[in-house]
Amino acid sequence: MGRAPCCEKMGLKRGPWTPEEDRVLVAHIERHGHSNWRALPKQAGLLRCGKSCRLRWINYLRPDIKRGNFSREEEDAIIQLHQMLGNRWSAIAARLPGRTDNEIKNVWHTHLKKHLEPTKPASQAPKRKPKQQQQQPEAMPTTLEGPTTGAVVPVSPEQSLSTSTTSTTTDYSAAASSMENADTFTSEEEEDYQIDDSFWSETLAMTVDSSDDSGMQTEGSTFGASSAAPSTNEDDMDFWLKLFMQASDMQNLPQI
DNA sequence: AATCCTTTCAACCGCATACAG
DNA sequence: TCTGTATGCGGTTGAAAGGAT
Repeated sequence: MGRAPCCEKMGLKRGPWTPEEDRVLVAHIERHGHSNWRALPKQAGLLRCGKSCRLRWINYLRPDIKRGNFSREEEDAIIQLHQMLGNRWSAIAARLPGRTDNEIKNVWHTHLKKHLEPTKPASQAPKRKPKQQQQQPEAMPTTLEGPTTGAVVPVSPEQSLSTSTTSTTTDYSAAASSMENADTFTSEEEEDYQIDDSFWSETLAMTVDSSDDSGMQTEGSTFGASSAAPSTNEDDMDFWLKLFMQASDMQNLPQI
């Protein structure tokens, strides 16, 4: 399989985008769309490779990008979805309107993963306070203000009251314990999260009963074919998400 | 006040996959 | 079917910001 030659480095700019470059890119895409990323920078007069333009648009300039801190609901959704999908950031991002895979990946690695790691001494807690608000790029055109939709995963009303990352000193470790190390959580944690191995085995048994050695792989996309199972990857995810939701209802989980 | 250290996040890199000819 | 190209994706990096000493 031939690999695309990486963007010619000669004369192409790298590094942070300037407000002017952002303006040019946005204006070009608004006028002509982005059917051909490779040709776009040349057409727009940008000294960037198509890949860089695409990334900049997708991760930062798209009109429907939701900026700012992740809400508690979104973080919960990421945690739950990560349990289902693994490091398939784009699949997770598809469930979180306005959020990008890159952003979710960053949040996971810098914020959520820490909470999900086995309980550590308090001295190892992050020392630094989260930023109050993400800075808006000064060049962000007003037309880029997009809809701010909430996380797709429903939560209880009281949970929806907290909306900033700063308020997320919550039960992540408990969630992790219950989901990954079900035998290690405390009774208090147990009350909050009760997803354990039995939960998954029961849940999966509902629909994957006919799968055998065809294998159920951990990343969700290649579960054994059952009669109820979807055929495409996208269907797969919808299917498992719905299943997950239903299972959560059955378990009366506090989240999702 | 200066320096060091940690955290964050935008951007890059390289591989995988889809697709066209 | 094969080959080349474009795009998508996940892992990684490095500069900037800000807290700690």
